[in-house]
Amino acid sequence: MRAEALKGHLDGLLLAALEAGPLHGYAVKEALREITDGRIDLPTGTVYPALHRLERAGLISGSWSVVGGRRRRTYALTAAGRTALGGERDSWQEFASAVTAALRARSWPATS
Amino acid sequence: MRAEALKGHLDGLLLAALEAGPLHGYAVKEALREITDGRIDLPTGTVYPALHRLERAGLISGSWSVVGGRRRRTYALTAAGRTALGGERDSWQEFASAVTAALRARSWPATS
DNA sequence: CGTCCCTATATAGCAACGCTACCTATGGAG
DNA sequence: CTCCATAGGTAGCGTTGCTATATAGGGACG
Repeated sequence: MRAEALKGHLDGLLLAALEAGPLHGYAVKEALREITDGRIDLPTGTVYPALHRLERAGLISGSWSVVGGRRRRTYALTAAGRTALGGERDSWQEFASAVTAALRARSWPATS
Repeated sequence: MRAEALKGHLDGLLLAALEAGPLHGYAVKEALREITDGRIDLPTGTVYPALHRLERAGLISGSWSVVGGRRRRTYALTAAGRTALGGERDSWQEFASAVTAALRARSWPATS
């Protein structure tokens, strides 16, 4: 998977990962990797800043806890986040169908 | 369609538009708009620099002509461009299926 | 005991990308 | 004569995800 392919679609994936219930950052990364059969394996330097961004935007809310001596920041979807997730799903559908149509097109308008 | 959604996928669309035959820049933009029912309507400030980039990369080759008093730069796929288009199609498939799977998932691994 | 790996979080700096805003220019419609 | 569609172009910007690096606890292995 090309590195920059994700641009603009990461937020939706993170929100989706939190839809079923709160997770901490590392668990989000792992969940995403598992659900996509390893196709989306985000570096931690991508996950954490993105989660911070989503929290600043009010789409998720985080809280610290300590489990087994390790500190964790667990995130949960906010109401706004749930709404945003719906929007991400819609816009992904629209985007994906458009790109698929364009890439698949055999006959293009001969506008030249 | 969110503005930044295209990031990393534009090249494939432009290459695909040229697959059926050479087009000039403005025609590429129009063809893309028509084939996607207006869902992908690129600003010219996106199209032209992208075509220059593809030309520099050797994926398309351009040539000037004059039609009706207006100068045009017509682009054609190179062999490398045709190969690249195949790669773009493959990586799009992989990417799209991964994102769709993640966004659709109802039950996420409870790795927390 | 030392080393390594997995878990867990974080940040600085970078490069790429597409967009906005602007500019030039021709030809046709009103 | 003005406006719009066509046709091409660039400078500068903001966002975004990645790389590289740092910290730290716990467990496995020798």
